[in-house]
Amino acid sequence: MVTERVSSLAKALEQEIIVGLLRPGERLDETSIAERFNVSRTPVREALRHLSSIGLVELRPRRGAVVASPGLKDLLEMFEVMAELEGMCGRLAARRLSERGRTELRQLHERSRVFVDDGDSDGYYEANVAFHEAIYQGGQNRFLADQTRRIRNRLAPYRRLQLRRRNRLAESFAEHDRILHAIMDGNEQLVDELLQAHVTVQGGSFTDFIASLSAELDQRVAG
Amino acid sequence: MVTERVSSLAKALEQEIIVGLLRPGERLDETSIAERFNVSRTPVREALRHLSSIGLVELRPRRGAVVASPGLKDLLEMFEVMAELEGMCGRLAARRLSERGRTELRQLHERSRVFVDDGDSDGYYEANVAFHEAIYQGGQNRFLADQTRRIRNRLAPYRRLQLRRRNRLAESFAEHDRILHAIMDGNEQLVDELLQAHVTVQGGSFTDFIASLSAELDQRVAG
DNA sequence: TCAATCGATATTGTATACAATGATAGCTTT
DNA sequence: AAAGCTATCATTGTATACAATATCGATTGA
Repeated sequence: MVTERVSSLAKALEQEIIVGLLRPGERLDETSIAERFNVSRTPVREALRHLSSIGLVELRPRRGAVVASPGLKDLLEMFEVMAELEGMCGRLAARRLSERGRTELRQLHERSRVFVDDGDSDGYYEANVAFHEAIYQGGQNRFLADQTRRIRNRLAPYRRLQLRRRNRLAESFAEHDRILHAIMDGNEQLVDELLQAHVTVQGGSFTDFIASLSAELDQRVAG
Repeated sequence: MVTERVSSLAKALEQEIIVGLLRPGERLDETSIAERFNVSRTPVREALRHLSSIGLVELRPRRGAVVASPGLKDLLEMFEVMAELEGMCGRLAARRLSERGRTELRQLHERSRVFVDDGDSDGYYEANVAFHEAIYQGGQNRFLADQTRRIRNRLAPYRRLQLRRRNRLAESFAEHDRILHAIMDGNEQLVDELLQAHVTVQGGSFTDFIASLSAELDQRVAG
């Protein structure tokens, strides 16, 4: 993307935000970050600006940077768009996935079964990412894949909770199964619907979903 | 978005790129830009980084910045995504547009008729932007509107040629007319199809479209 | 006791200085 | 004459210095 130091800084900070080490609303002091990474403020500022441009950080003029903490309305809007893009990836994959890609997707899905059986949610998390990533690839549209991934990452802090829900692993696996078959059948319409539901409602009721988002938001305000 | 000087710098440069003053592939020398705007290199670098993050500029490590010049494949990918998002805006607008918004959209469309009759393509360009902007608004999803606008701007340099085509004004107006009616009828499916076709094929044949993109690309390489 | 104002301090925004690397031109060699 | 190498130069990357502004606490007054 860019120069060495700045890009690794940006990646490190992005990862900390995605993983939840840096939580929404948290202050991002230029000097502290500079000291923490042993660099001057200059590359830190450039990294922060990049993160701001992709929506992970909010830059308030003369008042510093904070981890972006979108309101409930913002989140719903972002989920709506993410669902559309994930659905589009699925549709394109159903149409364009190569024979090799199909085999790979099937294998990825099969391999994720063990994590469900073991109740290994971290392991499943990785497998889940790989599954979706394979669908992105299958769409044969790198730009679309980038955009989708970007929104996905931006929403990551608010999706984590969802994944810890009871039975979520089995539910997710079952959904993946249906998605996989729809892709294999080339049923674009169905893939679209299944994927959209998969990434938004996340197996629970929509009300639960909203409630969990609200909870996350309250937590932020309280913190 | 950000601090005063940097953001105005970014906006100025973005505008120059969109309008075509700065052409794809053109070098963006930090020092020259700094001198041109009477600032130091620091804010220039930050502005360039922002533009890079939103895809308008390419930052090659230690080799400077250039106006992004995507290849044909990249362009097709971006058009594919833009079409999807414009279509989504239309679908949402068909579902959510308020009575006031509907009236406004109708008025905007009616007002654009004069530009067609006068053959005033610059005037129509503005009216066209306003028409689409009204649809964005109508979707009631600010995030989606931002994303769509962003891609639209990014593709602006490659859409300009299209708009100068013979008869394009009348064609575009006719398409807007169909889109408007579909929105008024709440026919989401139809709006989607019409808008996708409208923003990609642009009234001509798809082959013509590709050809014009290739031409633009060749021009870039030659320059 | 509380609110408001003013000043000290911390932090951001910008400029400049320095370091490091890529580009270029001239020279050498075959 | 052409290709490769080297030294110089231009440009980017980073650090530091300085300027400007927001934050926060103390003080004052009601």
